[in-house]
Amino acid sequence: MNEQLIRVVIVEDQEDIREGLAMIINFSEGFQCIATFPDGNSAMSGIPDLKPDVVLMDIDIPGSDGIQVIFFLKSVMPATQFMMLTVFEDDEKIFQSLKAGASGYLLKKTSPARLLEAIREVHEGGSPMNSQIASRVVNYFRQKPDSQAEAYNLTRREYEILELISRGYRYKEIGDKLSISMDTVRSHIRNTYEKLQVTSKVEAINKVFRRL
Amino acid sequence: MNEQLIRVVIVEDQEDIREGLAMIINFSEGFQCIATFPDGNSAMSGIPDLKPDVVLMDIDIPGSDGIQVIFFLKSVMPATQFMMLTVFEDDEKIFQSLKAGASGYLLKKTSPARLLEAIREVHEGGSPMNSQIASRVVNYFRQKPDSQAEAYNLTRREYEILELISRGYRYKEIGDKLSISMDTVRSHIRNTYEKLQVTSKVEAINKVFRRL
DNA sequence: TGTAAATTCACACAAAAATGTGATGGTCGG
DNA sequence: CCGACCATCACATTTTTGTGTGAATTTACA
Repeated sequence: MNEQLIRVVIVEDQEDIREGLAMIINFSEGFQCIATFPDGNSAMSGIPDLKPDVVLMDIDIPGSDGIQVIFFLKSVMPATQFMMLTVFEDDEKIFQSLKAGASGYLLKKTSPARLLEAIREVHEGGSPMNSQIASRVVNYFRQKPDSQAEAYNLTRREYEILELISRGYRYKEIGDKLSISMDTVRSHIRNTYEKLQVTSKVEAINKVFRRL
Repeated sequence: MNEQLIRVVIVEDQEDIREGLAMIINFSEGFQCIATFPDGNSAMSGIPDLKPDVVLMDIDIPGSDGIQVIFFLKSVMPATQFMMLTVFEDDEKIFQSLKAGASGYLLKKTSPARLLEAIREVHEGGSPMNSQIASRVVNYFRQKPDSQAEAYNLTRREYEILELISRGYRYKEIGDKLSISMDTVRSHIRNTYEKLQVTSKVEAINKVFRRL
């Protein structure tokens, strides 16, 4: 599998960049650029028959934008991996691309060596992206300050225990983890339920943590 | 800023690894390991005063787990960056760490050179992680509500019932709602747990309906 | 300094959930 | 027609959770 040729397709409207990338790929062992497309429409009609391993996709292409093209192509050929290759660095574009089915997200300033490494990674199921972009993605997950807990007047301990509950721990396990008795855990849970006006773990979790 | 010393703290219970990491960091130009802690409690009490730039955190430490330690420390010292350094590679641990405030997520098998690079990246606001882990994170975006269920081979009915569970309903209520007996509900739940390899409602919910 | 809130614990009982071991039909594809 | 799933149901047992009642310490702060 490592020795296999990775068949790449490029979708990019700027001719110089397109040809440059194709050149880099074709001159590198283990990679082959089997086609290039200058716009979204030709890409959508031409790529499915080629069944490439990896598609490098510019976002800002004429016709329909790269994100939509990925969305379409990914549904037609789920085994093919898509990597965005773009100058955009804003959250919106990143998230939309990932949602649409892109696995990797690289900036155009990426070095040829890193590009090839990334193509290999994406082909093997990874999601190459530089750490700045990863940071945007990670931030998206970040828990906002617990206005939730505050709103319900949960104490530190109560919140801490509820948080462990929400991760799937049982009372006994929480007691051990916090070095307190199970009865104490119960006691906190009881007070928490009173404050939240609920009568089970799942309800409590949904009230404090679950945000759809 | 590049020339500044990056002050690092290590939280890791295994002495050999802890000392090894400290050594690597201290012998590298631009890095200084200013302290190490063997468990969560000492870390939570000792780290805030030190105001380190970066904290390397093992997940599986005694006392309280690394994820909670990060959650606490991040709230006390938001400017400090946290990087998980662990052997765990499962979704649960990754998401929980990121949610708690970790920026980077590296596996313990990471090379010293890459580790130092990652420390620098995390210090500069990035989120270093290898592309396999990034892939897990990226996958989150693509998960439509029921692709999860499919992945675990849950049947329609099993998924339907689990969904009601996740909304806080009890077995009896679900039975009434679906006009089947409570024993049938139990039966589906039992099969679901078997497929998901869990033993409680909360665990099952977390596996199938993870929302951060 | 007094008091309210937070944290800790104990014991008992009831309700709900988890687990073990069945069994009966229905459907669908080889 | 058979084996494989699927959905349905029953009954018993154990474990976990929820609730009632009470109380001892520590901490925060007015």
